[in-house]
Amino acid sequence: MAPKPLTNPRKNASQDRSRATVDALVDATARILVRDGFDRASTNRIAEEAGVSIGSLYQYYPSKEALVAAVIDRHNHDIMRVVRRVFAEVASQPVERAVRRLVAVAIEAHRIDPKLHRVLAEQIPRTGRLENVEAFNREAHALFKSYLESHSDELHAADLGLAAFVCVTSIEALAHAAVLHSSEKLSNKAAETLIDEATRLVVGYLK
Amino acid sequence: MAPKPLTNPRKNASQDRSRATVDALVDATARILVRDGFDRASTNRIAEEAGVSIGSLYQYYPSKEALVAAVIDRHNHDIMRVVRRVFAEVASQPVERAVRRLVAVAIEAHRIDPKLHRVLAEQIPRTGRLENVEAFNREAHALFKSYLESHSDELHAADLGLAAFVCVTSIEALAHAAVLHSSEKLSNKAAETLIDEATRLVVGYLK
DNA sequence: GACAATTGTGAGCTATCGCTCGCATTATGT
DNA sequence: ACATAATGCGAGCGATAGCTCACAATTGTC
Repeated sequence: MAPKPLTNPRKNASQDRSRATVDALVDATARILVRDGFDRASTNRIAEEAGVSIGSLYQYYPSKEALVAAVIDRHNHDIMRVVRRVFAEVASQPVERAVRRLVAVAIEAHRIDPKLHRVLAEQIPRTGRLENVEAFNREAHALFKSYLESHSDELHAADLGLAAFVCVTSIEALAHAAVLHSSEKLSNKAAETLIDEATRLVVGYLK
Repeated sequence: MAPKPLTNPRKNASQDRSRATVDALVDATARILVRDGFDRASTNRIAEEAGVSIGSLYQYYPSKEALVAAVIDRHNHDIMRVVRRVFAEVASQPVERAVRRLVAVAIEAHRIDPKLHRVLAEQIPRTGRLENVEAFNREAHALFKSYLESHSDELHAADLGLAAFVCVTSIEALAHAAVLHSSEKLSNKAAETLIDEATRLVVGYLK
């Protein structure tokens, strides 16, 4: 029974104390990403910002990438909680109404933590262990597809998986572009207009 | 008349020799981006790959970012040459036909140098001097808008700028997602189907 | 209170980064 | 041929990166 040297991260935060350390690290990473950007987010700096020693950092996260991945996971989880709730709400609503609501939520979701969202979208290389961002996308596609399946009588689509891909990709791109372009804040009027347009786009396609 | 010390990049490649050096540097940058990724693309490595000394590199490009920007510019220029040509071709065609052709070209454009395109899309931080990637997008929007303007009788849109934004964003996102997801190569059949769907999406929206 | 896990510490290692500068080589003009 | 400008070179600087390790402090268990 090899005594497993302390090299690899321990990962199990069994005591409250260590749980707090882990949280502090993730919080600090998010704060630094927003304030200083990805390039200037070094592990040393993150540890300092968290009020934690660099050694402790490496007990829980093997790399800067792992830390950033934790931030992304948390952000995506926040978003998906909203998205899941709305899919449940609209499950029994007719297509037009449902799509309008989903589009509105897509925009809303992009505004949960816009500064962080922007950094994640613009600066994080989508490579290595960071590529699992797409798990979030896959869930969105699956949710949309299953909505379409239970409303297939309302629409005339052959391949609902493909239709879901087209809809989700378009909606996401529009929300993304709108939020990123308009610096920081999309006026309510502009948001309304965009919702109208995106809804027309998608509903026209589905029926 | 201060003799302007040799510090800042000279930039003017007046002789053939230096033109070749500059080209070698940009080529090498592209090759390294594709082979090793953005993070491992250091100026030292780029110079070595180009068969040029690090000193010479800094005579023409003040930073790694500048080099990457040159690669992006060249790639975008390649794409826009294709896109401009197609817009000219379809200028007098009816909406359905034109949109179908434009969608096809969007996908085609994403396949000009797919590996490089992927790296640029996934790994390059869109920050600092690298953010001007969007100039290319603006031209695409403008071209599409002016197409819509000269065919406004065929469609019922109030704000053609907005309509162009919606269409270009959607088409771009669909082409992008399709090319990036299917690793390396999109089957012809899948591409055909996608063209059909995207065309329906956009045409349905415009009319 | 004693002893072992668990958790926390930070000086400091090696590697690499972006980049400078003094000098060598090659082209141009006369 | 010579002078001058243009171009090319690369050892090496200071800074910072990611990360390790020997040790200290805290907590849980009996």
